[in-house]
Amino acid sequence: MKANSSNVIGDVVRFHRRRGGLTQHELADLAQIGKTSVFDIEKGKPTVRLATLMAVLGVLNIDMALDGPLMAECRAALVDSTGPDAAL
Amino acid sequence: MKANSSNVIGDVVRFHRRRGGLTQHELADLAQIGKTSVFDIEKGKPTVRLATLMAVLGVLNIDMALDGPLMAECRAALVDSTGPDAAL
DNA sequence: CCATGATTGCCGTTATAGCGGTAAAATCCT
DNA sequence: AGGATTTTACCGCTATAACGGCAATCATGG
Repeated sequence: MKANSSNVIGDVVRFHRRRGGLTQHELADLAQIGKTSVFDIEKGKPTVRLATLMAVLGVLNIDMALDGPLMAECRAALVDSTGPDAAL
Repeated sequence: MKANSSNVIGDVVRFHRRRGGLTQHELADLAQIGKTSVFDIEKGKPTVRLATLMAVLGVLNIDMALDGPLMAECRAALVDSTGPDAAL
């Protein structure tokens, strides 16, 4: 699922939150952020901090991933330099 | 490639930047952000703005994606509500 | 229909990300 | 080795993200 277009991230977060039966306030508490931030994320505000978004995704059990034409080569190079057991 | 562990994002960004023959300063100019932000991202600082990271990933032609156990169901629900042509 | 809870939206304050400048370290190239 | 380039690091300043509080709007269901 591509995430850098429109407000896909917000839609995904809202879906997962509701699926878990959480209100925005409850999710905010679990992620240890303010309720406004949850609202902003779901609204698609691009100016949130990565850490804030990560906290929310973590609570909702969502992984963030990177993809692109060079990723295979990139993965090989990074595994080579950081050790085969790196969680890439 | 999982991105929410350690500083994978930073490593991927650095690899792609070097692969494109760019200095941090050049990448910063292309992404229209400060050189310090490029350094922070490559260093794995989790407190960068999502928009800042997105700008860098865009220049380097890297996509961000979300994944998790509910994503199939989520995609179906969102396509249903936003129209089949939504770039999910 | 009315009450209860959830969401959206705005506002003022506070914490901090992003920024350029500068300089020390590291890396590269000849 | 020596000089050039790049990267790392720190320092203020400024812009703004995050925050709680509150009010209004929207759903839910009794």
